[in-house]
This record gives sequence, C-alpha cells and structure tokens, in this order.
Amino acid sequence: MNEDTTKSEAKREEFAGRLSDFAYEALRDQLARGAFKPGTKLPIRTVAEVHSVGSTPAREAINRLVVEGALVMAGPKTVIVPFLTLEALYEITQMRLALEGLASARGCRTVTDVTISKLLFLQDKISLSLDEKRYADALYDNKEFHFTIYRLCAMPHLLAVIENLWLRVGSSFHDLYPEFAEQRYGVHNHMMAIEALVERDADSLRAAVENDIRDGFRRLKKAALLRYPGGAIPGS
Amino acid sequence: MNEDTTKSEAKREEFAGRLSDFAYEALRDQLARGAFKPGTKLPIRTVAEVHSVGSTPAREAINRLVVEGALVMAGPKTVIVPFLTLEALYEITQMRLALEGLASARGCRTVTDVTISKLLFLQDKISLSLDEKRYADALYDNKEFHFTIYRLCAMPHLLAVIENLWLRVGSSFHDLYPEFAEQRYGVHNHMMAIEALVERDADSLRAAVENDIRDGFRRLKKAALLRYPGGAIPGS
DNA sequence: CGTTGATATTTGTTACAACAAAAATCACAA
DNA sequence: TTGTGATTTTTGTTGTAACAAATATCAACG
Repeated sequence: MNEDTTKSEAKREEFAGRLSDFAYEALRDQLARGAFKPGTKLPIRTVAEVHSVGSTPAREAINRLVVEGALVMAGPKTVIVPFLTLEALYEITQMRLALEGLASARGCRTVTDVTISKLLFLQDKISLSLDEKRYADALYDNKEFHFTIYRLCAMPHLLAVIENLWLRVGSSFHDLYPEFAEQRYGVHNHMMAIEALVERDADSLRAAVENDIRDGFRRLKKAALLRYPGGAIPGS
Repeated sequence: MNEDTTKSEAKREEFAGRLSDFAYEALRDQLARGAFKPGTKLPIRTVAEVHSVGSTPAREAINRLVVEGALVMAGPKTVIVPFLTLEALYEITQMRLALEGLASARGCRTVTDVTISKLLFLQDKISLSLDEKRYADALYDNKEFHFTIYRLCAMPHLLAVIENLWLRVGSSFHDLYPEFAEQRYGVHNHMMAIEALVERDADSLRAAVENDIRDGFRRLKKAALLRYPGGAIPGS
C-alpha cells in the first residue's frame, strides 16, 4: 500500500450492498486509475483496515482481482500490483485489437445521431482536459469514448471481456500520465472514428479504432521504457 | 446438485494445496464435462459437504467460477449453472473466432514435426473415440488438439482467456454429446489444420480453425434447439 | 561488506457461529 | 385449480480466532 490509500470509512458507511463489493470497487478504481505503483503488496489485513471492512470482504475483493488478472501472486502469501512486461502488454494489445475491432465493426450500423453527438462532446472534454493537464480526466473520458462505441454492438459478454483487458493495463499507468498523454494522444484517431460512424462505414471504424489501440501501445511502451531503461518492465 | 456429485473425500485427503483450489478444480472439471444440467443450483453448504471441505473454500471456489462466468447468479442468494442463450453462445463464438484465429495464425511459423505428430495422434484418438461412442473422451482430445495448436504462439495471457471461453460453453454440453458429436464433427477441419501447419501457411490454418469453430457452433445450436424447441435456451 | 541461519513477525487459510435476508413451503381463499 | 400471504427453512454474508506457513528481521560469521 502507499500514500494514496486513505481511510475511507465515511464512504463505506453510506454504501448499500455487500462489503465485498465495496472493497472490490474501491480497489478496482484505484487500479484503473494507476494509483498503485507496480509491485505494491496488498495484504488482506491492510486492505481491510484501509477500507474499514473485515478481513473476509477484503480477502474476497483481492481474490476476485487476482482471478481477473488485475492483481497477481508474487509468492504463496503475497499479492502484488503486477509489473506488466512488454510481452504481456503486447499480448493484451493483440487481444484488444481483435475484440475491440470486432465490437466496433459490429456496432457501426446501429449508431444514432445522439451517440455521435455524445462522442463529439466527449472528444471536446478530452481536448480540454489535455489542455489543462488534467490527465486523469482525459483518460477517464477516453475510456468512455471507446466504450460508447463498443456498446453499440449490444454484446454484453464481449463488453465484459474488453473491460477486463482495460483493467489489466490500467495499473501500468502509475505515474506515466505526463509522458503518455503529452502529444494529444488519440485526437486524430478519435475524429477518424467519428467520421466513420457518420458514414456507417464499419471497415473504416475498425481501422480507426485499431489505429488508436496501436498508437496507445506505442506511447505506453515509450513512456514505460523511459522509466525502466533496462528494456522490459520486469515481473509479470 | 445432481446424481453425478458423489462425495469425494478420498481424493480430497490426498490433495496437496489449498482446499479452495481443490474445490474449484473439482467444480470446474464437472462444468467443463457438462456434468451439471443448466439451472442446477450450487449452494455453498452443499458444495462444501459434497467435496468434504469447509464453507469458506466452497464459497471461494463458487465465487471464482462466478467471476470467470462459468456460473451465474440467478438471485441475491442463488448461484446456478448458466443457461446459455443463443445470443450468449453467439457472442462467445465471435470471441473465439477472433482470439483462436489470432492464436493459430501467430503460432503457425513455430510449429515442429513433433507437434504435427502429436496432432495426428490426437486425431486418431478422436476418431477411435467417436467410433466407440465415447463422446466425453472425444471431446477431451478435441480440446487437447485445439490447445496444442494454440500453445504454439507462446502467449500465455491469450491462452488463459481462450481457456475461459471454453469453460463457459462447456456447461452447455450437458446431455448433448450424442447429437453434438454424431456426424464425426471436426474431422475434416482438423485434417485441414494439420495440412496448413505442414505447409506453414498461417492464413490456411486460421481458416481451418475458424471453420471448425463455426461448425461447432452450428452443431451445438442444432442440438440445443432439438432439446429446447421453444427457440432460444432461456436464462443467461 | 555480504552471506547465512535462526528467530520473530506477518500473513493466508480454514472452520465456525451469529445474523439478516431470501427462498421455499404451505395453508387458505377466490 | 390458481393466486396470495404468512411462516418456516434455507442460504449468503461477515467477523473472529487458531493454526501453519511464509516472510522479514537481525545477529553472527566468513
């Protein structure tokens, strides 16, 4: 655990539902935001105390994230935030290309004007966030942009798998925002995607989405190599 | 639970490792084999008793399978073996086409003669099993055939996701063996795949694998519709 | 200064019990 | 027979404690 994990007893008290879900969502959001440095250990009792839940819900939340691949076991009794090797990042990127390409191509024909308006609105927000160097906001709306497209295909199981892939790479963004986002990443690809949607051109849409994913991979790779000059990011 | 779940205290006693893992593997193998009828309820205490473990490991095993999508929640307190709707089956098939196509195309160039021999051997076993109507054995070796190809690409994360997709459709095979396997399903596609590997032709290999997946989907659909004439298999 | 080995601490695992909520049962009425 | 409502049973959730195993600590030694 690290400095970012402040006791959130207040939030927990107003949370309706299972404590396991509360702990899971709290941890997952932190991971997606890159709040943890790769390698950070997450012991049950610490997670339990930080989020003001018993050890059973804490254990359950951690286990779930391990099953989803968002956390990994570094020993028989140690769960850590994963270091993503370049190989692993590449694999996940290949899966993203295949599945997000599929989702966007499938959804293209069902697009409506309100969706296109929403995408334009989101793209404006992203640009503004980048201008003001609010990288976390930009990343959040970037995700919303993508999933607004993917939701068009109405394939919930596919969506769930894609969401899982995003979660897995999320933890790699720790402290990489500036380098990652510096060059207005994605703006051009996003506009291409919107144009493809306007024209109901599934092939163009898929191409734009794939370009965006490849672009993101290159940028993330570059930013990571800048921080871990050894070559590959160690671990897995 | 049903007739197939006999107390397996003996196996549990000789099992080294966490009881959660023991319970998980036991349940998962039953699911993959289609041992449960869709809709079967799996209460914690029952699973615990059947596999001779406490309720904590049983709960953990069930939760893990729910996260993996192999079991689903039918109510706030009820976990069941999922009914697979035609829509869900179609979605998973689309993902399989994308990911297993990716894996086979990537692995094609690294194939060796020993792998090809293994595939020929497996295909012989499959044919023999079908001759003798040992459908479960045929299905087992069919899986081994596919994953022998997929392992060639050396992408463990991709493999894990594919394995998960197989697990999710596994439970739909309950009592469908005869209809599903009757027409020597897959023989031709498998031979095409082997020939493509011999020629190191990635495109042909991908095509053969995709054909096999589509064929399986059609057969499963036909067999399921035969049993649930209403149209779609209800639930999710 | 680095290694090794023993000791102390931390940590995951599991069983269990109490509680609240959901699901099943059953009787009764339409 | 069917729907409905109350009652009984089942079931998931959570906290806790005991245990064993792994990890961290630290001192002695090369």
